[in-house]
This record gives sequence, C-alpha cells and structure tokens, in this order.
Amino acid sequence: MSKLENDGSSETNEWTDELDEETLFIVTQTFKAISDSTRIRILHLLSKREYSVNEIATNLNLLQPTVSHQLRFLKNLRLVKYRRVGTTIFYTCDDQHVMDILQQTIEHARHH
Amino acid sequence: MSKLENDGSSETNEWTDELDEETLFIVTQTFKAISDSTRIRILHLLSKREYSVNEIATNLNLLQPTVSHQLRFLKNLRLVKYRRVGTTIFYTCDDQHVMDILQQTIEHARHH
DNA sequence: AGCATAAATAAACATATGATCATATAATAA
DNA sequence: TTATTATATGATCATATGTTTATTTATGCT
Repeated sequence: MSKLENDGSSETNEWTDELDEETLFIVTQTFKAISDSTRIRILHLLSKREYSVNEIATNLNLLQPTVSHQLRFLKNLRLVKYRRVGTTIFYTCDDQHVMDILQQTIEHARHH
Repeated sequence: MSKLENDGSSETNEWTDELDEETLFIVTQTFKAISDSTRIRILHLLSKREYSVNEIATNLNLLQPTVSHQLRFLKNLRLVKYRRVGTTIFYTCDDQHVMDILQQTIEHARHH
C-alpha cells in the first residue's frame, strides 16, 4: 500500500503523515494572513470589540483604502465578518482558532 | 499617564494592551517563517527527525540551494539548529512553540 | 597537494505583496 | 434627485520574496 493511501487498518499518526497540497495551501494562507503587521494590528484591535472601517483607519493611523483592502483579505479567509448599519460597516473577528494562535504568539514574543 | 506607560498600580491585561513595534516585528517574522509552503514542508519533515540538506532536497524534490536558502531563513529566526558531521550538516527543529502552532494549524486545516 | 562531496553564497530573474491615489458604489438625508 | 457620508474597487508603483544558475567555501580522503 502506498503511503498516500490509508485503509483504516492501522492507527493514523497525523503528525508524521505527508502534507497534501490542499492542507498545505490552507496552512500557508492562514499564516500569511497574520504575517503582515497591518493585518495583525487590525485583528488585534478587533479582538477588543467591533470597529467600523473608518474607526480602524483612525485608530491605527492608516488610509481608508488600505484598511478596506486588508479587510477584504481577512474576509476572504473568513477571519473577520461584518454587519452593515446604514452606510457604516462594522467588522469583527470570526475565527477563534486564528485569534488564539495570534494572541499566544504575541504573549510569547512579549516575554522575550 | 500615557497608555504607553505602566506604573504597575493596576492589573495589566496583555490582550488589550497596545502592540509595541518590537513585539509586532517578532510576531510578523514568526508567522512569515511558516507562511511559505517550502518552509512548512521543511519544518514538517524535520519534525520527524534530523535530516541533512541533501536529504531534505531529495525528500521534498527541491534544489539544494533552495533548501539551503530557506534553512538560513529558519536558522536566523532560530527555528532550526544544526550539527556538522564531516561535510554533512544535519538540521533539526529548535522552537517547540512554533512547531506546536504549526502542527495545531495543520490538524485544524485537515479537519476541513 | 589534488580531488570529491556537501553546503553556502551571490547574482539574476520573475512573481507576489502592500500602500497609495483616483474613482466607483451604496445608503441615507434634504 | 442631488448631495453627503462610508466603504469598496481598480490601477499604479515600489519593495519583498522565492527560485534558479553559477560559483565558492569547507571538510575529508588518497
């Protein structure tokens, strides 16, 4: 039996398994999302409460289109979601796993 | 008192604290290291046991300079370490925190 | 020393990425 | 409908990143 197959007859140790293309893609995309300082600052801000695009721009001293662009990136990866109130759009975090990893790593970095 | 200062008179909630530049830099660098498919494949391979540069290249079907290049990146961030045996250099993982996060995220990605 | 093997480095190139400026769209109010 | 506000989108540009080819360095062997 090739090591790419698995008939279920034995324990599967996921840690030592080969990485398939799709998994690899998801993982790279996930980490790319949180490997840019602007996106990290946005996510970190949103971890507190919801913010509108303009509020994010003001708070982080960024241009509105910059924020909008990065929010689209985060939205495509379903890391944030939004709700509309009139012409204003409020964004919030939508992936606890990623936020946990981010927070974990921020604390790890601070302690060094 | 500015919010950048802290006299220790109150509880410090690190989650809501501002992100200082240095922390931000460390975090971005850390995630950049694991947001490239080649580096992920190398780290994933090294999670099993130590490998020489050539073994990595052969296993992952990469050119030797490509592997060497990425290992230097990982070494600079102290994510891997090495030992020399003659002309051969064996690399191993050297950051359990990052390896944990990587493995966590691989499993998270696989389950979707 | 001369040669072979393993790894590192340098230079060149193509591609990806993020910020910015200008403009378009959407919702609301007058 | 027109004006206003908030957000999104498109185009451009500069920079960053990853791979490749060629070469260099380091070690060990005869």
